[in-house]
Amino acid sequence: MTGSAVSTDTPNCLKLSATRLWISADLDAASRTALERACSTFREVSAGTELLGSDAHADALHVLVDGWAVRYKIMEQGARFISALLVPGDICNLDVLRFDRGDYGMTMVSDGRVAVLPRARVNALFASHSPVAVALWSLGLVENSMLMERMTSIARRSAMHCVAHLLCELLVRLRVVGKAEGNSFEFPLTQELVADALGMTAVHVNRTMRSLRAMGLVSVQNRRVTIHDWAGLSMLCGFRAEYLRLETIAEEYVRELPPGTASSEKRLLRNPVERFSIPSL
Amino acid sequence: MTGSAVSTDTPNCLKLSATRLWISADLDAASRTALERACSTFREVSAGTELLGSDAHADALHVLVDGWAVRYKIMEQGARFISALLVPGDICNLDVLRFDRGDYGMTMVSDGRVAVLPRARVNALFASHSPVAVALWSLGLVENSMLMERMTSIARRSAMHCVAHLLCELLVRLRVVGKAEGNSFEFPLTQELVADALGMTAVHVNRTMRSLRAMGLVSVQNRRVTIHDWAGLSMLCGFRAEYLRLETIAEEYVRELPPGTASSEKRLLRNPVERFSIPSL
DNA sequence: CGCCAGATTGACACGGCTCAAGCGGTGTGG
DNA sequence: CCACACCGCTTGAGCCGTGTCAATCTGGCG
Repeated sequence: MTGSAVSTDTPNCLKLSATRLWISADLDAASRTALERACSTFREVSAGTELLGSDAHADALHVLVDGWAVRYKIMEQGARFISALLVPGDICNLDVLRFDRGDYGMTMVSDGRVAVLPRARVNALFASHSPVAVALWSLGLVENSMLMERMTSIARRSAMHCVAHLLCELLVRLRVVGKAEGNSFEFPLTQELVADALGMTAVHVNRTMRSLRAMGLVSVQNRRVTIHDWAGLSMLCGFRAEYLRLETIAEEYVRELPPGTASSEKRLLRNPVERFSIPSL
Repeated sequence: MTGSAVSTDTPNCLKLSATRLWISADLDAASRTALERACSTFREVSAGTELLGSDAHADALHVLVDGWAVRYKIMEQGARFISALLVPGDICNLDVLRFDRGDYGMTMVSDGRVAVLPRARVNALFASHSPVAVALWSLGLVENSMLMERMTSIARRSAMHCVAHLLCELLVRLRVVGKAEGNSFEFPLTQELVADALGMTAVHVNRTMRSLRAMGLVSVQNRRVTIHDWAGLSMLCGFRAEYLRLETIAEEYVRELPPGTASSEKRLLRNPVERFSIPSL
């Protein structure tokens, strides 16, 4: 298939318990239910589908339910850089809530499904269930933290450490949303995409992966990554999960994480109390 | 001087009209006044002052009023990376509103002054003047956009284009807050700091600056950068100001920007209407 | 005057890029 | 069912941008 289809039937609303949206920790039961109900319009999207054209007007929040997507920029000389890797449970374009267009494009990397929430619908949700707004605000800050970490990685880590770090991050993120089986997960990215996400070339990603393989740390087969030695891999690249702000995730979803990635004593600030208004459209 | 002093006297509150906080466009007159009043506690900080220790508990929002600061991470092997350059008018640690600690440190690069707003005070402000909360939310998204752009720069631009791009960005940002005189501005960063912000080495920053100088594009004297050929410099590195989201800045402050940096037709979504609660502490 | 941090420059090494060829799986049309 | 095309993976050879190391220079300051 090449296009996309709109469906509102089975399931007729997003089950957070199934996709385990990252925002969980901020949400009381009522808000969670309301959010699930709001996510009732889905688009089945095939690999390669452009979710959002570069610089295009946007007016709906997209939540990735299934499949992987990338957020990218194309530079003058044609070079591409992938500024975000999106996996199930991620919100694709948080900035749509405040700005009417972004300066990036978004494409599906694999077949998948997105929930589409028109801005008006999100605003209504904010009005009736304020914790949802707070949660989305928090999510923006989490994204911020993740961007800083990847930038640090690109700027200061060697290619091998950089790739290793990415794999560590993905394992943790995918485990949270239940998309990993043990230390292994489906991995639809081509080496070229990895290169564009880490500021490298596909050729060098290839050589780097070979080294990691040779060291017995990871293996890749059939679009599936397996981390054979989590301790070794995370030690190698100095992976520390703090920046993922796992404290934003409701405890019931933070199970079976790789060792050393507990959210420790960091606190999420919550318990909404005061009221303030938010912008509509 | 080596420490810092608390002063609440002249001026006894922050004049937005003087520092031109980026958040202006979101704020009505009443909110703006309230925000100014809330910024009544200042710290005079000297160059080198640690505003926030790495991984330290934080509970106050800091607004940089005068001077430059950097947000940094130190990696295992001792390498440093500067994840943000902060100039007057910037908010230093937006994430303090949602998390109780960050994974970065913050240091003053020059002597300066910061306004300190305890979390409780910010929350009270949110309660009484909701547009302030919306403005801070927007600011977080702007920061996001800036991070993506710099990451793109580090990942895909050559050293020279990268440095050029940084200088372009700084000119625009400093003009907005009235800290540039024409195409020239004070520049307290050492070449080592620039290197740490762009993922390079100090030596190479030096060589790169020499090239830019040799091309007649910029010059540096007495800790002051002058851009002699804005068109040439911005063309060279493909600088486009969209990512700075200048539409978040009240129009009265967006004057005298370098050519080509108008905020064009992009809209900021505003007019707060609905209400939702926000977290305290 | 001596000291020191930062800027500058040179010589050299190396990680990662470029170019190019070959390989394997998979989908497709004859 | 085969032949072919295509895409992504793999590997090699050589180059170049950037890092490393180290020395010198400069201006500010006690």
